[in-house]
Amino acid sequence: MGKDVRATMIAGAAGLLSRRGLEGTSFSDVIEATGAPRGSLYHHFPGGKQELVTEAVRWVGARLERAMSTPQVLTPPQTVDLFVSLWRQLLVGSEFAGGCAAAAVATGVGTDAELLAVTSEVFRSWTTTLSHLFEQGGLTKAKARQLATTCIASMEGAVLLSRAQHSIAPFDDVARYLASSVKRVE
Amino acid sequence: MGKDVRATMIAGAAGLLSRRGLEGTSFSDVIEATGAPRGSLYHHFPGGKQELVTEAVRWVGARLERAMSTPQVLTPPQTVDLFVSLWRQLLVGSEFAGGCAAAAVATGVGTDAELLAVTSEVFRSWTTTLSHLFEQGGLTKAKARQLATTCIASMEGAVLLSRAQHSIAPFDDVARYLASSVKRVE
Amino acid sequence: MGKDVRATMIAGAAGLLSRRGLEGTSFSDVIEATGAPRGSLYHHFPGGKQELVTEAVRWVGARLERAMSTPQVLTPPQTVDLFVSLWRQLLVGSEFAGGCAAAAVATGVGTDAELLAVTSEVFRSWTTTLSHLFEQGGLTKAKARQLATTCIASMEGAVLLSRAQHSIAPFDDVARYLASSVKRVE
Amino acid sequence: MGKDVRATMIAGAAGLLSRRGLEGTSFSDVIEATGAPRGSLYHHFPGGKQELVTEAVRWVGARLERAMSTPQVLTPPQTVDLFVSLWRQLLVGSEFAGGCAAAAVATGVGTDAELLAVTSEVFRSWTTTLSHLFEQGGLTKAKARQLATTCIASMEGAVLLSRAQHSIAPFDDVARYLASSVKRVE
DNA sequence: ACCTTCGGGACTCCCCGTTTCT
DNA sequence: AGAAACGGGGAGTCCCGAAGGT
Repeated sequence: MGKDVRATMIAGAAGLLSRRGLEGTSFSDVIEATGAPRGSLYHHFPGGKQELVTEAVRWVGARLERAMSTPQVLTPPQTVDLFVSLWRQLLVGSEFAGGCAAAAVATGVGTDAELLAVTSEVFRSWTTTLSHLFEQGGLTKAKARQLATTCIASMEGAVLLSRAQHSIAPFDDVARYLASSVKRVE
Repeated sequence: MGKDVRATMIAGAAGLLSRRGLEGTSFSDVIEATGAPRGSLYHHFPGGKQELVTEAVRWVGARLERAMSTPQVLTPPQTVDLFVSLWRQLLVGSEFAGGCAAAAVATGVGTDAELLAVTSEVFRSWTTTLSHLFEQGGLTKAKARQLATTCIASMEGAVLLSRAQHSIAPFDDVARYLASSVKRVE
Repeated sequence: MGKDVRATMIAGAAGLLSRRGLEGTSFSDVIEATGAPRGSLYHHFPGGKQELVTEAVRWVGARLERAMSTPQVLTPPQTVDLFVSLWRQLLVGSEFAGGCAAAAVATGVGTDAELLAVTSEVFRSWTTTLSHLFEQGGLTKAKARQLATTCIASMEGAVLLSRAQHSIAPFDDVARYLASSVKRVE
Repeated sequence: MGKDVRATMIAGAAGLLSRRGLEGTSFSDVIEATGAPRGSLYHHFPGGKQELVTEAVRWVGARLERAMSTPQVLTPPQTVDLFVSLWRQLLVGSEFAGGCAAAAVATGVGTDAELLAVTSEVFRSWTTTLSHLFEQGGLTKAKARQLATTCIASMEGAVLLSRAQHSIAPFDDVARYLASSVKRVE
C-alpha cells in the first residue's frame, strides 16, 4: 500500500507536469490532486520536488517504452504508426492540454544539470529502443538512428504545435509526412 | 530613444525566455539584464509581464520570417537547408542553453489563453511562409503544408533533444533525415 | 515616513523577541503586530529575518544606553538603583512575560556567529557605559568593570528567574543584595 | 535496558537544549544524537516533546543539586566558590557553546505554563538548597535567600554574557565580584 | 512628467511534531 | 517497537499598484 501511494503521487505529478510544466506544478498541486497530506510527499520523496519530478520523468519514460514493446517484428511504417498513435492519444486524451512531461521538464529546468540528465537519459533510451525496432525492420544502423530521432523530435514538436493551436491538424500533418517519408525509405 | 529602450527590453526578454522559460523569467531579471529601472518597464508595457512577453514572442516570430525572406526562388531542399541552418545557429550560438522563445511560452503558459493565441499565431505564420516557399518550389498545396509543419515541429523537437543532451548529434540526425526525405519528395 | 515604518517594525520585533524569543518570533508575527504587508518587511530588510533581528537588538541596546545617560554624576549606589529600576520596569511592565531581547537572541541563536556578534557588541557596550559611571563614582577601573558586568549578568538572571516564577520576589532579592553589596564597596 | 535508553535520551536532550535552545532542539536532532529510532521516543515519552523536555530540565536540576551536596559544613565563600566552579565547568566544558538548559527552556517557552512550572520548580529548589547552605554558614534567613538568588541569577547571566562574547572574562568578572562581596557579608 | 521607492498580498518549498497502522 | 501518514507554519520570492522625489 505504501508503494501505491508513492506510485499515485508519481503518476499525478507526471500528469500535472505534462499539462502545466515544471514551474507550474507546485507541491500543493500534487497534494491536492492526489489527496495526500503535505508531509507524506516529503516522506516518500525526501529530496523534495526534484526527487518527485525525477521519478515522474522516469515513469513516463518507462511507460512509453512498455507501450512500444511488442512480441512480433514490425516494419518501419508499422513502428512509426504505433509510435505516432501513442502521442496522438496523449494529445487528444488531454484535449490538447497536455504534452510530454519529459519535454516540460527539459525546457522549464533553467539551470539544473541533474534533472536535465534524467530527461536526457529518457530521450536517449527512447531513441535506442526505436532505433532497434527500425534495424530489425531492415534499416541501416545510421538511417535507423536518424529516423528514430526524427520521430521523437517531430512528435515533441507536433504536440507543441497542436497544443498551441488547439487543433489536431498540425499533428496530423506531421504524422502524414512522417508516414509517407518512411515508406519511401524502405 | 524611447523605442530603442523598448526594443532592448523586448530583445532581452526574448533571450531570457528562450533560455529560462516563461516562469523562469521574472521582471527583475529583465530589469537586471537591460539595466533599465523598474518603473520604465511599466511605463513601456502597462500590461505588465503579459504584454512584454507577447511582444517578445511576436519579435522572435518576425525575426525568423525576415531571415526566411529571400529574393530568389528556392527549391524545397534549399528551403529546408536554410530553415535548418537558422535553428542550428540558435542552438550552437547559445551553447545548447537556449531554445525557441515561442515554444517556451507555449508550454509554460498554464492557463493563459491570450498568450497562447499569440504563439499560435506565430506558428501559423511560420507554417504559411514555409508552405508558400515549398509551393513555389513545385510541391502540391497539401504536401507543402505537411512538410512545412514537419519542418517546424521537428526543429522544435530537435532543439529540445539537443538541449537536453548537450549535444548537437540529435539535431544533426534530424537535419539529415529531413534533408534526405525532402530530396525524395521532389 | 519611510523611516517611521522601519522603526515601527524594529520596535515591534524587539517587543516580540523579548516575549517570545528568537524562534518564537516569526515574520508573520511581526507583520501582524505592525500591520505592515509581507513585502514591506523584505523591502526594508532585504537580509530577511537576520537583518531585522540585528536591528532590533541594536535598538534595545541603544535604548538602554539612552536611559542610563544622565547629566549629573551619580554615586555607584545611585547608578545601580537606576539600572535596576529600568529592568524592573521591563519586568512588571510586561507582567513577567517579557525579558531582554538581546539575551533572547543570544541564547536562541544556535549557530549564527554574525548575530551573536551583534548581541556581544551590545553587552560590551552596556558594560563600558556602566563601568564609566562607576569609575566616575570613585571606583577603581577593575572594580568598576566587575561591578558593571555583575549588574548586567544579575539583572539578566533575575529577570529570567522572575519570569519563570511569575513573581517579582527573585528579582527584588537580587536587587536588594546588589544594592547592599555596592554600598559596602564604597 | 529500557531505562538506560530513556536516560540516554534525557541526557542527550539536555545537552541539545543547553546548546541550541528549546526551539532549536527537534525530535529529529535527539533521535540523531542518540541513535534511537523515531518511534522509540514516543514509546518512552508518550507526552511527546513536552515530556522529554520536562524530564531533561528535571535531570539538570537534580544533577546540580547532587554536585552541591557535601558532607561537611561550608562557609558562605566556600559555597559560592563551589557553585561558581560548577557553572564555570559548564561553560568551558562546552567551549562557550552551552548554557543552562533550564534557562533555555524558560526563555524559549512562549506560552506553555506547564513547562514553565517545571523550570520554576528547578530554580526554586536550587534557591532553597543554596539558602540552607548559607544559613548553615551563619547568614540570616533573609540574607541567605538574597545571596542564593543572586548567585543563581548572576551565574545565569554570566554564562549568557560569556557565551555571547566567546570569552571567559565576563564570567570571571562576575565570579570575582561575587566572591569579594560575600566575604564582606560575613 | 518621469522614475523609483514603497506598500501589498499570494505563493513556494521545506521542516516539524504528531498519530496511526503494522 | 517502527515505518508510513498527517497537517500546520516558517522563511523567502515574486509580480504588481500607488504614492513621493527630481
